[in-house]
Amino acid sequence: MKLSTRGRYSTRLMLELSLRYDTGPVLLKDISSAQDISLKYLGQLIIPLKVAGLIKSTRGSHGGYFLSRPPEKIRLIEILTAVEGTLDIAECIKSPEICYRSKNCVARKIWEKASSKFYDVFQSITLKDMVSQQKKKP
Amino acid sequence: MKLSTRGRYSTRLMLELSLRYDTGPVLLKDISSAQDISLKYLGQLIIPLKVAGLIKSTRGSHGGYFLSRPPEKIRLIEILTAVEGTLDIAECIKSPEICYRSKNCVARKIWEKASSKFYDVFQSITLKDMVSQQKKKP
DNA sequence: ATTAATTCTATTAATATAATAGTAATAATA
DNA sequence: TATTATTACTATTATATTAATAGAATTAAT
Repeated sequence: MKLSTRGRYSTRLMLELSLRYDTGPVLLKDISSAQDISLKYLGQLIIPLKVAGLIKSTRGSHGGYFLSRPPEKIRLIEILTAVEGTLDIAECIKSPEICYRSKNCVARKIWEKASSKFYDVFQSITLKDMVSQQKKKP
Repeated sequence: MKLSTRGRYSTRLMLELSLRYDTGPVLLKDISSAQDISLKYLGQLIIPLKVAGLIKSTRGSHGGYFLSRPPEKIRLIEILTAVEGTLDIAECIKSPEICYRSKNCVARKIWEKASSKFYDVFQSITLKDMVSQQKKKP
């Protein structure tokens, strides 16, 4: 039950953008070297974040990426759902029709409960929280 | 961030054993048809549950499987960790050495927090709870 | 025009999951 | 002791997903 690198890298990507918030557009190249993640791979991960409206970009020379809202207005849940689609731990939660047992399935109820706890955790954390915590430690 | 079928099927397997607790050894074949899971696949899943001491078995004719403790003494967390190994959502939680960033990584702290919520949920549920819930609905 | 960046699309590599199949070992019983 | 019904073990295959690489196209500034 691992979070994929997609989710983890995207979070670090967004953290990096937060650390450099209001310093102008940030180069993907710089995020890549600061976070030690392949430039090309970042190039893919960043698309859904743009689509979700979490970041904006300008192309060409002097271009780059920047948050479309301040870090305190962006929650981790938004980042993760943008790149992962959902945080449900079982398919049947959102799509009960995939299993004929769904209607009376005790297990399903439990997967639902666990998933919702997950949402709570990620809902409760903003990028600003992450920045603050980062700045505490040198 | 899905729970694998391993985890989901094993839970249903154990639920089935709970429903038939103290009716003598249960045939894997019966679990298979009651839960609609491949007999052969169940045969694999059940091994780690035995290794973890959650169930016992007798071989040969009139053999089968049975819980080694009553359903109220078995928690979901035990089942899931038996078959999944761990519920940590990132590798670096248990093995910080795999990433040089671990020591000061803010993201890692968050994955840790989320994982621990997960443990809480699954720790709080016993097989008896599942049986009770099942019996409520016809 | 040139340069430096994002964007798009395709491909490959690696890994993990899910499932199937066949054989061996064991225990009861007729 | 032969037969039957079961678990236990081992190997293989199929499928899907994840992770990553590569290259060309587009855009904006100078």
